[in-house]
Amino acid sequence: MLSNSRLVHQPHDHGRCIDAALNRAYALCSERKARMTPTRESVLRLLWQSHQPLGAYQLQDQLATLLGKPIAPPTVYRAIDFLMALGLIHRIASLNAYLGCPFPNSEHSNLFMICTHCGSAAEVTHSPLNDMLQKASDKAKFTLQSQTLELFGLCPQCSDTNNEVQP
Amino acid sequence: MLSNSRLVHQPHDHGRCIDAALNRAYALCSERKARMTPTRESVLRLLWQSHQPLGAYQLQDQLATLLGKPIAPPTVYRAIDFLMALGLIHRIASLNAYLGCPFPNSEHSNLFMICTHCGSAAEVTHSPLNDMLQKASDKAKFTLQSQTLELFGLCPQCSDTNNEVQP
DNA sequence: AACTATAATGTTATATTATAACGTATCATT
DNA sequence: AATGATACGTTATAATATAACATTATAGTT
Repeated sequence: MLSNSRLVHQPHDHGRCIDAALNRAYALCSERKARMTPTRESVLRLLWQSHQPLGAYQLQDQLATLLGKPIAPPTVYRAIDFLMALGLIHRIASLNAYLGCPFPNSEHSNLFMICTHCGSAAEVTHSPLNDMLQKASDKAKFTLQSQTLELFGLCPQCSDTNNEVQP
Repeated sequence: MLSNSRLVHQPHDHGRCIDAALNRAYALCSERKARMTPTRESVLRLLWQSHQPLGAYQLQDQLATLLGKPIAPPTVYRAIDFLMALGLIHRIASLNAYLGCPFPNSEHSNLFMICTHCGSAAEVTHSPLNDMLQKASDKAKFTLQSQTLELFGLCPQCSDTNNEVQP
C-alpha cells in the first residue's frame, strides 16, 4: 500500500513536500515538453502549501494575493486543467476542491482519505483494492475506465484530539 | 455482491422498478413517521424514470412540466434532501446528479458503476470491498465514517454496441 | 370544528463552482 | 523579424446550490 497518509496526518518538514512536488513537476514538464509557467507553478505551490484540498476560488484569492493583481476564474481553471492533465494534482469530486498529487508517476488508486475534522486529505495507492474493483467490474461486464474513491472520516491526529477533548 | 447492475444495464420491466421503489419509500416513511408529500413522490418517481442520474435542474424542469407550474430550485433541493436523509436516493458527486437507491434498507458500499456512454448508473453492494476499505482505514489509523465510490466505464450494453459500431 | 405547533412549500435573492468566447501577449522555431 | 502555436487577460454567463423569510398545509389537541 503506497500511501502518504503518515506524512499528511503527522507533523513533518513540509518544505520538503513542496520542493519534491516542484521537482517532480519540472521533471514531468520537460519529459512531456510542457511549459511550467509562473502562474502554473504558483497554483501548484498553493495546492502544496498544506495537505488540505483547496477550492478554485480559494486558489483565486490566494493567487491574487501572491501575484499582487486581480486574477479571473479562467486563469485559475486553466492552471488546474494543465496540472490535472499532467497528473500533478487531483480533483476531489465530493469537495469540489483540488490537491497536489504526491506520486504523479505511479499507478493510482485515486483513493483519498479525507479528514472531516481538519480537512486534510491523504492519497493512498492500494493494488489489492484496484484488483478487487477490476474483478467486480469484470463480473458485472463493466469495462472500467476510471474511478473516484473518497473516504471520509477522522485522521489519526483528529481522532486523538477528539479523545483528549472528550471528558 | 448485491447488485442491480443486471437490471440497470439490460432491458427489463421498468414499471416494476418504479413500483417497488415507491412501495419501499412509503414503507420507510411510515416506519420513520416521515411525510411522503406529492412533491417528494414526484421527485422520487422522476429519479426512477430511468437508471440515469438526473441533475437538480433537470429535475426542476421535469417537475415543473409534471406539475404544470413553475418550480423554484429550493423546492427541488428540499425534496432531494428529504429523500437522501431517508436513504431513498443517492448523490453522485462526480456528476452533481441524483439517483434512486434500489435497496435503501441494506448496508451500502455506495459503489456505483456509471456508464460513460449511456449515462446509466448501477449501485453495487460489495462486502469484501467494504472490508478491505475498513482494513486500509484501520491500518492508516483513519476512523472511517462514509465513502464515495464511483466507477466510470462502459456498461455491458454499451460495450457491445461499441463493438458493433466499430468496423 | 377551531386552535395551535410543527412541518412543508413558495418566493426572492444570492452564493458557489465552472465555462464560453474572443482578444492580446508571449514563446519557440524559422 | 515573421510566423504559428501556446498561454493569458477580460467579459460575460452557465450550472449548481443555499439563505432568508413569507405563506400554507398538516397533525394533534381542545
